[in-house]
Amino acid sequence: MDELNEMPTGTLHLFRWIGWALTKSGEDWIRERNLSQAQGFVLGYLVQNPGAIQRDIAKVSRTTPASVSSLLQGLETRELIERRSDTGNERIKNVYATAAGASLIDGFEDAMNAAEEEILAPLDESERTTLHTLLSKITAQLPRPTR
Amino acid sequence: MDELNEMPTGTLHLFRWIGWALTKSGEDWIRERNLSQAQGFVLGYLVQNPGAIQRDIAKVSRTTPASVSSLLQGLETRELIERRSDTGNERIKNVYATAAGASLIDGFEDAMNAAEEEILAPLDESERTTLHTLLSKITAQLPRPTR
DNA sequence: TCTTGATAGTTAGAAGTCTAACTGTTAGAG
DNA sequence: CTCTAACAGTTAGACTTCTAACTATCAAGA
Repeated sequence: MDELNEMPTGTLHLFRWIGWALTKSGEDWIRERNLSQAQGFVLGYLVQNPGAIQRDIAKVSRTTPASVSSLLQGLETRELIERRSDTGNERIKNVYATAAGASLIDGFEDAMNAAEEEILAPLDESERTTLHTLLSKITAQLPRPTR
Repeated sequence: MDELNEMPTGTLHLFRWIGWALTKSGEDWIRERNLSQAQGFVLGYLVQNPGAIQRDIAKVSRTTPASVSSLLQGLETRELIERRSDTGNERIKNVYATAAGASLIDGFEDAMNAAEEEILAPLDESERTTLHTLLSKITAQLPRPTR
């Protein structure tokens, strides 16, 4: 549910359209595992950044420490993550995905790659190259996604 | 919060990246009006489809009638929408955006168009044409977004 | 008429997420 | 050493959203 609705005609609309198809795949994949988008994101982040602290998680997921606290509470009771203080610093908690947590989202990347192949199917090799070049030119000017 | 995280390199990743920038604009715009994504979507849909019934709203927003019922309840207490039975059929309720509801999301399209111009800025006219052609070719094979 | 099935929508309860206010810890200045 | 401010995280309460079970209405046939 990303934006309001209209007839897709302009380039912007085409982007939204394709983006919709992409994220729908990811959404469904995550939902099947009984995770919210936010939970899936954080779990993925933790697999790639073991021991991250909650304040940083809040930053990359564009939310508040309070929300992260609640979110982790949910993941913790399901034993998908664990929190402990590695450093001597008592007020810092390092968060880790458990084996169960990591394996739950294992395969997401593969699923998304499969979705890509399906979406790009109508284009031949040279068209794909052109597309990639144009998109790179755009993203070069864009802020990097922080989440 | 649309998907997990990785280094954007493939074409798919560039799409997600651009999509991220796009939806972030829309998201922020909607959030400033104290609406959730879902609420913003439904309100927009109602402006364009006055008198829609809840079952249809559920369909286009890919959710359940129960969720729509709750969602509309929230919008109704804020007097952004209203429900009444136009037809003689008592079990069908037609939903309308109020003037306040319509004006709340008025301007969304303009805001998104402004975002488009900014995002496409790095491309010249002929590059934009090429991009548009390629994207059209892709979307021709894609299911239309139902929300 | 009366029953049955399908349809439209609501309610209850659980879980997620947000804001605001809070506790506890650390680092530095004096 | 102690006070204070900044920091990391939690809690409380409101709201949203989900699933499952429910009510109410309509249509159609026996």
